[in-house]
Amino acid sequence: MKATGCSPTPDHSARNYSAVQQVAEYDHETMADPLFTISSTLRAAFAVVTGLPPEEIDPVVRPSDRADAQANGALALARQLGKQPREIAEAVVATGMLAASCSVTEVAGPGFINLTFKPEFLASELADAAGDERLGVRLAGQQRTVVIDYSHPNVAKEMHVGHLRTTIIGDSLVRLLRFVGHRTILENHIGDWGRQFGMLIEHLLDLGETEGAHELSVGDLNTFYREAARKFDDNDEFKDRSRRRVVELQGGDAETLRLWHLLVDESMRYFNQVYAQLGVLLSNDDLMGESAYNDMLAMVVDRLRDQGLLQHSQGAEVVFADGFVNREGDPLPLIVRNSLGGFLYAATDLACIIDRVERLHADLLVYVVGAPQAHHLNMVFAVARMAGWLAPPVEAVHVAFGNVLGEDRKMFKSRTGDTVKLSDLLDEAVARATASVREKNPEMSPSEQAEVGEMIGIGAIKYADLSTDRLKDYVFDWERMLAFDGNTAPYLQYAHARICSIFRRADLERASLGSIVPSLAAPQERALALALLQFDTTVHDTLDKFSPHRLCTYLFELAQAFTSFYEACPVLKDGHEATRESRLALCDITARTLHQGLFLLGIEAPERM
RNA sequence: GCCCUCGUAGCUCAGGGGAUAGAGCGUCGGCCUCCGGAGCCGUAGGCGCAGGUUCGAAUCCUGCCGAGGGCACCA
Repeated sequence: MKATGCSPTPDHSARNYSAVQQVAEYDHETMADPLFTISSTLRAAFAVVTGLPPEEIDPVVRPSDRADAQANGALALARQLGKQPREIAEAVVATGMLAASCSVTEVAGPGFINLTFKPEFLASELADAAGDERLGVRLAGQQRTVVIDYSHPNVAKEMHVGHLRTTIIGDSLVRLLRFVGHRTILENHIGDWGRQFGMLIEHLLDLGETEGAHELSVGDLNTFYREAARKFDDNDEFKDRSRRRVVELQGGDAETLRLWHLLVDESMRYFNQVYAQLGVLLSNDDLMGESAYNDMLAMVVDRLRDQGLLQHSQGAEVVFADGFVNREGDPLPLIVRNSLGGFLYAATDLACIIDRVERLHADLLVYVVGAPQAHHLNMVFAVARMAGWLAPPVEAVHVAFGNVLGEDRKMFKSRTGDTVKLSDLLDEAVARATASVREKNPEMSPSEQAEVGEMIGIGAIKYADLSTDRLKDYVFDWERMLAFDGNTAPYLQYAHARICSIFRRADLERASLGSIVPSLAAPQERALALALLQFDTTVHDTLDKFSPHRLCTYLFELAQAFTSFYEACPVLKDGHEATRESRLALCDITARTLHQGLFLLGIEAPERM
């Protein structure tokens, strides 16, 4: 069949273009990245020269300005062996073991080995990656069961920019984890329990169930919550009713539970609309709200008591963990149950750990939670370790993130000082993007303009958030995130769309390109090939640090390498028939890498824009 | 007061032991016989301060300065 643009070729089983969501069933051995390949060659060469066991040697291979790569291992080994670094480096080169893959191997400076790869070697590695559904990305060495805890909006409360960060960082991490072969369990720990539900239920009754439910389901959550809180503060009769209602809720009163369910369901209906607009993987199947752990809380306390960890302090039931002190420098306890007998969120968080480890058999717990929670989570983890619930090989990781700031570098707020509704933010992004699509493509049908505008607008918001180190605060700036130049989603999407445009013009079997070994004569072809081959390492680096911005940086550099190539290397023009197939093959794998990379960030790649 | 995070170009950000610290935006200057110019090529401009470890520090350690956050019954 003829390829049309970037459309998937679903009947071609070897190379389905659509993004890979789950791992292939076969075991995968390709190691496309030449830096990875050369590392093992160098390790062996260093072993020959030094007589050390290969596993004790780090050849310290890095990308280089002066060559394709540089190996700095000689400098570190020189001291330990009492030799000159240059001497070792020269001996490594003299083994001849690098000759198969490198055209130039020179020792420079104090003992760096500069490496230039043979074009044939790069081309062959690239052809391997191109022929692979996973684009040469290795599976994780060890498959883990990972629980990712993220998003967690509060029932009957508006979602805002803070939820945006946890939701899309979590979503990207899920996609990355799955791609390298881990088993993922998504958990949306929604705030669906607590004292505030007394007033929320009473307010629902005051409004009338139908009217109240409507207000929630259409997303007028701010009004609902604010009105309930206002009455609670101003109206003693309402306050009394609310308090009685909390008791009934906790006591399991059927009618109260029905009303509570109504609040949860209507809120989720709204949240699911936001998730759908965002294009994230979360669904109702992933709901594990606070209330889900209610039945475990007494057990948590019992188990802590049985292990002798539970102490009474100022009327509360607490656990003291080493290393935590309060303002006065006295030991700071983790309060599991307050002096009135109520369970606190520490109890729920501990129940979560038990549930995830003992019921779900997770061996990695990922918490995508704001940085201010670091102290609390560290205490919870510490107590869980004391209790033996969190023991190797099980690990817990706090994937922390900073705040979203406005242009004034203060917490992102609307002009009136309110928190900005997430859905309003998404609507505005889509509206802005659609407007520019309409401007650039007047001939495009309105429905396609809307479709593309949504991909660009949502992609821009996500990319702006994901592309900066998650730990830092970042400044929300419409102009910058929606710009079509610079490190933005539209720039990456544009690079992808341009390649799709080439394939619309080219009359060929797209799938056949996978078996072509490209020639890498022009410097831009070489640079593009080198960039493409780093996808594998990048994906694994990104996951090692749980930092999607590493993948963003990579994709931006790849897109830049492509546009430079595209500028300098004619693909379909007359007079370039000899390089046509080779360059089309480069275009093909670039498009697939961009598409897959964006998919791993949760961003769609339109075929025209 | 103690603890955590962060200070890199005018602005927004990468780089987290290796050579001359990279991008983007903005500035300034080139490239339209152009497969999508929403582009490409070039230009100038910087590691908060002070010590220390190291053959080598933006990166690791200590202190200071500055910003943000946390520090007992909300989550």
